Amino acid sequence: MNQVLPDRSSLKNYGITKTFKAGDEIVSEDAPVQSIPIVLRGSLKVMQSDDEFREMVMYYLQPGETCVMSFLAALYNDTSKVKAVAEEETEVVFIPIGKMRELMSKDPKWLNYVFQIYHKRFEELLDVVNAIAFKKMDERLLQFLEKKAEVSGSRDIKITHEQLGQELSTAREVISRLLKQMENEGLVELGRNRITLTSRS
Amino acid sequence: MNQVLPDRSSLKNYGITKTFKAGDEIVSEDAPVQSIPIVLRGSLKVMQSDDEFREMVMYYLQPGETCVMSFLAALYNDTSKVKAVAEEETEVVFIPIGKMRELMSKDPKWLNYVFQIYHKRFEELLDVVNAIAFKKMDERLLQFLEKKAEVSGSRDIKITHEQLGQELSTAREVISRLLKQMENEGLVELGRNRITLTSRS
DNA sequence: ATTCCAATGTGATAAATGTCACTGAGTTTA
DNA sequence: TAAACTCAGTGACATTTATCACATTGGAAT
Repeated sequence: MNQVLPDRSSLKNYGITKTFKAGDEIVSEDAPVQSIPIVLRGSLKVMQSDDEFREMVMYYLQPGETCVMSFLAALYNDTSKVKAVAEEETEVVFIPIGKMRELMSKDPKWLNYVFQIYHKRFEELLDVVNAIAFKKMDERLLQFLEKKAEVSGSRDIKITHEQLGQELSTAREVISRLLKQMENEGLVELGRNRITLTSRS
Repeated sequence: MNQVLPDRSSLKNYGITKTFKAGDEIVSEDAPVQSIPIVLRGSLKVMQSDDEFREMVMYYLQPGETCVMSFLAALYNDTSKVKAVAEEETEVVFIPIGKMRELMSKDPKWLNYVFQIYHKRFEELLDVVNAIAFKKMDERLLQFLEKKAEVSGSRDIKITHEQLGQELSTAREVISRLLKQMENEGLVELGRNRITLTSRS
């Protein structure tokens, strides 16, 4: 899927490259968007938030992927409805929307790239809807940890219960209790700031 | 927004037109998709379902709009992850994906059309996530009824509590109780198979 | 090593929603 | 008109999640 991006090596020529540290906010909610971020290295999480308190992670962006929300917002001079935060040290190139239009019209590969990313994101959004609509928190938590593991490439996840609560939009205590239960079932091992998914999970 | 669709009058020449009755299923879950439905008249609701029991309405399609999920599925030879059901008597033209590709590459207006629909659908999906993640059922119910009213063009909604429960993925009793409460607050008037939104709501 | 603090563990309780059981009202059908 | 059926109203109770209060623990800082 990543290989889809046409001409990845020359990406940096099309826009400005910036490097972010874990926790940095790359795109803010309600901010107007004029250029499209494409992840070169690292990963981002894209989320929606309530009244600035609760939030909800929608999906992750990995190298070669772009934020479709930004893309559409830029295309229609709209503001971003989501925010994006770096999960780890992350390098992002921002391509101006005009350049993007040009690339898409000149090279069908770019168009295809955009459609593929759409496809992926839509499916992920559907999964999120599915999870919060139909599943209970224990299942959602496990699914979420698996996703984190996948994105970070390690089954050893560095995160606090508080943060997990934020990203799943629930209370820390709920996370703590569920994790404890999962530990008893042998699905995870717990440590301070660390959750390790066992092979059984 | 609807006017965006390029050349609406000749749409019928590009594919097969079919008419559906209220409740008919236009696109099924897990069915392979080879042609893109565009609504000519009436309206569809697009939803996701659990294990065939519970379901969840994601958004409505009105005349001139197409199902982006079908579009992406067709583009990548995938199956539909959602199902679409006619809300009322609805006329739909099915355009083969090949024809669609041709139209998009020949006429940038078509491409623009597709992107605009994407934009709209993404925002609606975000609204759904926002609602189920952050809002309580009373607020969701009211919001849902307003949407229904908007789509059908009437503040007099013909539906049973059972159906509402299905579409919001909750129990009938919950709907009944909340509606009763809303009636006491003067937000709605209730009748058998009918809910009327008052001016105050 | 002692202190301090963030992170975690856990009980008690509340709130929202889900489930069950049943009643009754309005419609349709025989 | 009388049955039969669908839809709606409602009490009682279960489950899930949220909230509050406070104890404990592991590491970092001094």
